[in-house]
Amino acid sequence: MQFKQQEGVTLAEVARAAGVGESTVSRVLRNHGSFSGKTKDRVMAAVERLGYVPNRIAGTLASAGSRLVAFVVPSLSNIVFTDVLRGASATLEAHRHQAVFAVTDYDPQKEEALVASMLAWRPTAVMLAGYEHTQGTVKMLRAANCRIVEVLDIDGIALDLAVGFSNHAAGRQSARFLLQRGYRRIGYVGHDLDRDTRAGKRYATFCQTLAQGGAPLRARHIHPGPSSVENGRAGLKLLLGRNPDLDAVYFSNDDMALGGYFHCLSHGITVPGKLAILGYNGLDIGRATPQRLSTLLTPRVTIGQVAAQLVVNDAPPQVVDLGFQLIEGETA
Amino acid sequence: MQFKQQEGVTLAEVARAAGVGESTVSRVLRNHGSFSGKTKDRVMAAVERLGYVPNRIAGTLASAGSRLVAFVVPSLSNIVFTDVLRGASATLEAHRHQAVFAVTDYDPQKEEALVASMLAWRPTAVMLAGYEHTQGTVKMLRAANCRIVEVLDIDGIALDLAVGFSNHAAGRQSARFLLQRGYRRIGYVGHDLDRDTRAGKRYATFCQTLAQGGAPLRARHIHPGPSSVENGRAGLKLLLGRNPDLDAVYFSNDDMALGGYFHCLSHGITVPGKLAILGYNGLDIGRATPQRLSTLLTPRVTIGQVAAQLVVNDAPPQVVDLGFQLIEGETA
DNA sequence: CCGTAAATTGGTAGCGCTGCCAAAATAACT
DNA sequence: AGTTATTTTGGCAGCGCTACCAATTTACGG
Repeated sequence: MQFKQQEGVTLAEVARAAGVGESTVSRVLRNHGSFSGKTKDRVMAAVERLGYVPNRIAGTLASAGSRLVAFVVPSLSNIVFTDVLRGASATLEAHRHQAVFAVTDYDPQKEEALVASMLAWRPTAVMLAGYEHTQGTVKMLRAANCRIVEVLDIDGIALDLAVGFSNHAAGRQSARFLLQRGYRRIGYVGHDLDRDTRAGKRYATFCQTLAQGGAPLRARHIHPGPSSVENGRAGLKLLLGRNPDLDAVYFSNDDMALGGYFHCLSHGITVPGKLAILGYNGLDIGRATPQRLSTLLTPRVTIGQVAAQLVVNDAPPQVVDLGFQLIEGETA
Repeated sequence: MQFKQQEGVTLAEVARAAGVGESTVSRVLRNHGSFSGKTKDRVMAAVERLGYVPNRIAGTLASAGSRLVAFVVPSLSNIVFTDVLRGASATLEAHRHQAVFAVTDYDPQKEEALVASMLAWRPTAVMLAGYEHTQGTVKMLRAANCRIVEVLDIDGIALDLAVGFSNHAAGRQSARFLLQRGYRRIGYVGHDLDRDTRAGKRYATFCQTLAQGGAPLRARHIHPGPSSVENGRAGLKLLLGRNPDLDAVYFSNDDMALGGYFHCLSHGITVPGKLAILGYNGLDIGRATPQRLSTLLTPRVTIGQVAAQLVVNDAPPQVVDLGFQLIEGETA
């Protein structure tokens, strides 16, 4: 006995089955307004019996908020973004909101298109990575009647809400750390900085700070393609091939840094004696490697949580700096 | 001059501004039905001028499909699920569908609740991990007028569509591989098997196959908490503490295996001479470690792609076995 | 230049639900 | 019992859009 119902039970059918008015059913289901206990039981029984599932599409159209939060992220391969999603997800679920997402591949044009199609769902809020958006994106977002949250970066002017930390400060502190430890022949291995503008910001202040400290960047290698352990390994190999005398290398993130570390392990390069390695992100894995990775821990999950919290509370526009934490591991 | 419009321009306003009927605007915007080039220009101009963004909520209510695909995944920390999302995401976007997701934390009850709230959006399809669902979940799904896709597992009876591979077969092949390489004192380090039922299936056939091969599992350690590199490292340490004579260890996945590998590197345990290590998943990082990790590569991204493809094509119910590939690395 | 086929249009009835308001039922007081 | 508060109800008009159908315009052939 496995009959499929036509298309879905409607609230009107439930009302008829329970012998009450439509608005009564609506009130009971949303637990809003007043109704007697007896009525509630009748309605719930009918709901149960018919297997009624409310239609939020209709509900949203009739009322106000969609309780939908849109995430437009550059990538799902980069743990940074999935961590933010993860942090936000729990909070949103607790407040009966739903998360919708789309992936831009670090392409601002695609971001614009995706924001447009997200806005078509009249979301409560749109979460974006960072500040670099096309004019079209900004215009649409401004015109839309929804909250805007820019996450993971606070070096710029926020449209509405911003939750993250300063990538400029991150680059600066990383440089200071290496200088303070006495490294003077410093190199950099990174991935595509034009697309990952946040990594670009870190790189910029990193270089600047080194120069101010009297030990300007000796060499760098930007590896084509996305950040990955393999690219980090290949990148360091190439860099050292050209500049064997470096005493420290800063990587665009921990994935890249781990690759570099593995290269050293494989080639008998003593870390940090012969070469120091500094990453960025504070991935868990860096705490389990033979030597704990020196890196900068970023509060990715917390950023998601705070962002979601601000949205569900409809907080006033503000910028929240969650900072980061230097982890003095054993590789630098 | 930054005035926010009240609440959003409607199609009716666009029609008025363009001096045409509402249905004409609708046709032009959806590029459906016929209209003259001149009309199209007038409409598009008005759309542009007013900054009109169609309301999909209303559109969906009036027409049929929501073009929403719901993902109900156990976790966002486990790369397995984000990879599936990633694979599906691109295909869905190309077909103008949107992805909505929710996280169950491996809790079937929570899954049921989340499926219910997802169905409220009348999605085109719901994607779930594996076959283990509550009766309530199955009942709702069956009654709902949407496609159901169970991913990452095909060891069971599919509700509708299923895309993945056999975890039983994966466990079996892993055991055969170790036996064939001559290992006889085999151990296992895993994480919570009750929650991650797919890992449980692999473990079951792994043990069974070992026993059939005359070298039953010597010892095992189930580490509390989720799978992670750190837990893998700690897990192996504990296991070896009790069973120092093992010659190979199978891990519940690559994260755990990497942890084990790092433990060996740190303690001078020769791999695979003294101890062989076999993982599962085929993470990229395993190809960049000093020794390439022996593991089973699973087609996670492809699973997402195929699943999405089946949904957008409204394919008939079927089970797609995408298999897996044994990677004979350097650790076993 | 007219009749007929084909291409364009506009009007309008819902889609399923919520918000508002008035009606009905009940409770709380003189 | 007679009123006046208070709590419960039901009816119905939209929310913004699409599907359907009828009306209008344009194209085509003789």
